[in-house]
Amino acid sequence: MISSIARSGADLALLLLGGFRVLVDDATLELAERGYVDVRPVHDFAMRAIAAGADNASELGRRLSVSKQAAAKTVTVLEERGYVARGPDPLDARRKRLQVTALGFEVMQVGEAVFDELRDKWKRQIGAKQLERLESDLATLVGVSPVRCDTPGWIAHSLDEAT
Amino acid sequence: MISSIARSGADLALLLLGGFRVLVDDATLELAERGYVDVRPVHDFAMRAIAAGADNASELGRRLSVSKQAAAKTVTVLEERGYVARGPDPLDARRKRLQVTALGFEVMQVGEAVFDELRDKWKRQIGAKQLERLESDLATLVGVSPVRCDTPGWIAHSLDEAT
DNA sequence: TCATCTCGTCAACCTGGTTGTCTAAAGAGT
DNA sequence: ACTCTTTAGACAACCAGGTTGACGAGATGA
Repeated sequence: MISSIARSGADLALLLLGGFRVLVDDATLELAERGYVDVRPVHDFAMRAIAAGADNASELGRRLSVSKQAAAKTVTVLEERGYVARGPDPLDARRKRLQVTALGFEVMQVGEAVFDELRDKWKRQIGAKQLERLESDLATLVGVSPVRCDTPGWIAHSLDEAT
Repeated sequence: MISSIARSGADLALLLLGGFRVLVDDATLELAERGYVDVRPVHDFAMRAIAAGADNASELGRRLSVSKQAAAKTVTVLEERGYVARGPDPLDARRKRLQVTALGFEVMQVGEAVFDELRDKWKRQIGAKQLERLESDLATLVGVSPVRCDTPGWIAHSLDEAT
């Protein structure tokens, strides 16, 4: 009645998800340990987009492929945490110009370092060559994904179960 | 000011996520086209757990690592869709015994097939050997992940942007 | 028999997203 | 210069999926 539980196709998906989770959860944890509590990948993505030129909420929404309202919410928390600053736009009174603060850049740098360390760990486990291969394969498979860092929910919280 | 945007470590994470998304979104889309609208991986995971013996909501929650309340909610929608049936447990009046219906098994089978087709597509793209390698590498890296299919949010909806 | 555990459910709440509506400001076309 | 249309940002209502806390009903062990 249970039939074959083996599902190579779906397992592959699960593997991918698992890999992502491991990386992200570890990174979030590590970041917290280094004093950047409550920073999640989403925030990093958003800051990066802002730094890369998305200097207002609507534009940020567009780049992140979420609604401007959702982007505004993110900006709000980023501002509360002191990672971005919001000021009037001298050229357009409708806009509020966004800027990543020094603290924001700091977090981005640390986050980068943490992720790189994690990647190094993986490199040690399966070998540099193999890891590069994995990355390039994935890249061909996924294609030029438009970053798509709209990752609602669980990316954000969870890691509580850091078993 | 933008500093180096290159982030191999984080990019790796994004790649993993991207792969997962591509797979899951495609599968959900395909499933919908085959007539199974509104079925999401989460549901598949849950049904599988039920079929595998999690025959009551609390147990399902345990297996899926979510609260029994959350599991109960999932069961509710599964029941509404006709994928699982709920009846009294003759041995324990507190319990409501869960059972995957014929339709439920059908969906699981189709889902399995869809995922396998997707995997085949990938196989054609990078070669069977390479794909197997990728899977085994991922498996070592991820470790024996306890399925962990608690994937709130976006896994569920989104695919609207099936660009 | 009584204390304790477990099941299902209800209710309140959180997060992160959505749409819709609204104002104010910018821009385009006449 | 004056409209018409678009856009930014804010607010509200809502949704999905998850959480905790409480509680009654039934199971269970001392």
